[in-house]
Amino acid sequence: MEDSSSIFDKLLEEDGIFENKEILRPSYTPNRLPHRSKQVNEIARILVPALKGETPSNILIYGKTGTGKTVAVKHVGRELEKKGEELNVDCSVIYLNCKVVDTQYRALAHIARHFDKDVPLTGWPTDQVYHELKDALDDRKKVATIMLDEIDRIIGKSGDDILYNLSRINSDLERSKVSIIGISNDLKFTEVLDPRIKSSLGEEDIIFPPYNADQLRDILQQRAERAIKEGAINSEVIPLCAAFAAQEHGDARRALDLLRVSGELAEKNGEEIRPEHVRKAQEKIELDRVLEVVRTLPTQSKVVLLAIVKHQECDRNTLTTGEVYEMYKKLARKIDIETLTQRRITDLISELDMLGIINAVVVSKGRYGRTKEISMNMSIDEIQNVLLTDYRLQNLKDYCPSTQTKL
DNA sequence: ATTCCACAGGAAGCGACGGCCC
DNA sequence: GGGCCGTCGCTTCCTGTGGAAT
Repeated sequence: MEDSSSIFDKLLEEDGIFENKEILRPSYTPNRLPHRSKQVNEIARILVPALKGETPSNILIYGKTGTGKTVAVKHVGRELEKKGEELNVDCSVIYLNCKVVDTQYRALAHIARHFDKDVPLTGWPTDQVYHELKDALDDRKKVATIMLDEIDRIIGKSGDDILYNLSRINSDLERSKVSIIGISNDLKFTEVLDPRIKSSLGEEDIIFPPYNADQLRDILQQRAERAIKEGAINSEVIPLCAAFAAQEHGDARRALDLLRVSGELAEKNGEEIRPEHVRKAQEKIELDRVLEVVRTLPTQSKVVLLAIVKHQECDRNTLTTGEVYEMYKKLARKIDIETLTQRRITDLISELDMLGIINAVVVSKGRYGRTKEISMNMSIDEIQNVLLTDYRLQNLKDYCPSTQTKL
């Protein structure tokens, strides 16, 4: 066993630049939330009745990704539970993410389990879970605050029922009270909501605006102080991360990712974090995002993309829809899948463009027609590698367009 | 000024599929 | 289990168009 411990010892001893990398993860909840005191106080004001054993109003929270909604809500929840203990009032806070817990059954079961009820993952009728939950809530006086994050992910999917059931649970309870906090990325999602649910859920609205570059800088500064060792970071790095993220709709998550990835890159080279690491991190994050999208593309789109890649490989001028289509047809025939029409391929190319994988611009070449000019600025090799991991495209691995001439 | 290329992209409709309701 | 409906991926048919070539 000494062998295995020694290899880790060596790695542990290496002088990294992080004091505590966890602090830079988006899931970390800091104790102080810069530039969100207004929203935090607002939430706290609404939840105060819980500490007196009364029912707080339900809240709907809106804001784009990375505007601090989740973190603010969790922070207030933690404080509420703490204060409740002090005052000897039972304030339970349950957080659940509707993207993960995405059906009524799972949501109710999740909440019931929070109160130590034994609910199986599947099998019971939803009714029974509901009653189990009701009993759990009512066994002694308490105020429960249920936080439904990414609530827009379940509405439309029978998720309306969860909201409906949760909002009416108060009338079934004798001792306890429930309040709901809904968190949404989508500002328009209430439009499709049942008006009854809408009015009961949206008793109070809170909006989280995007951060600007200065605010992002403060956030990064605060976290960096504890996450990164002193002197391991160049003074230009944080403003640069903030500026990049501010361009991207003020997403704090993006800003933190940038800083963390910059740090990882710098650490690997045994250097302090400098602006060039940030630029590299920006590229890396973008590349990772694109590769992930490519991996999960439908087969036809993959073939279209591969057609573009193969073309670009030997002749890296921009190409036209017609050229892509010809190449696509060859590839599709080779691996024996359905060959779609050019009209459809036009749409698939537009989709790839919108996903930011390729660039497609309509241009007129006068006499020689009007077409899309298609080009790629991403790493062709890496994209090709990902495409070829799809077993359906394996046979195209060594396919070379230049050796192909007939028809 | 006109022509005409090589497509873009809208409209309509079709078949397959999944969910829902009786 | 069967009928109904909405959605998705796709085809067919179509009209529209910027600008080099004539």
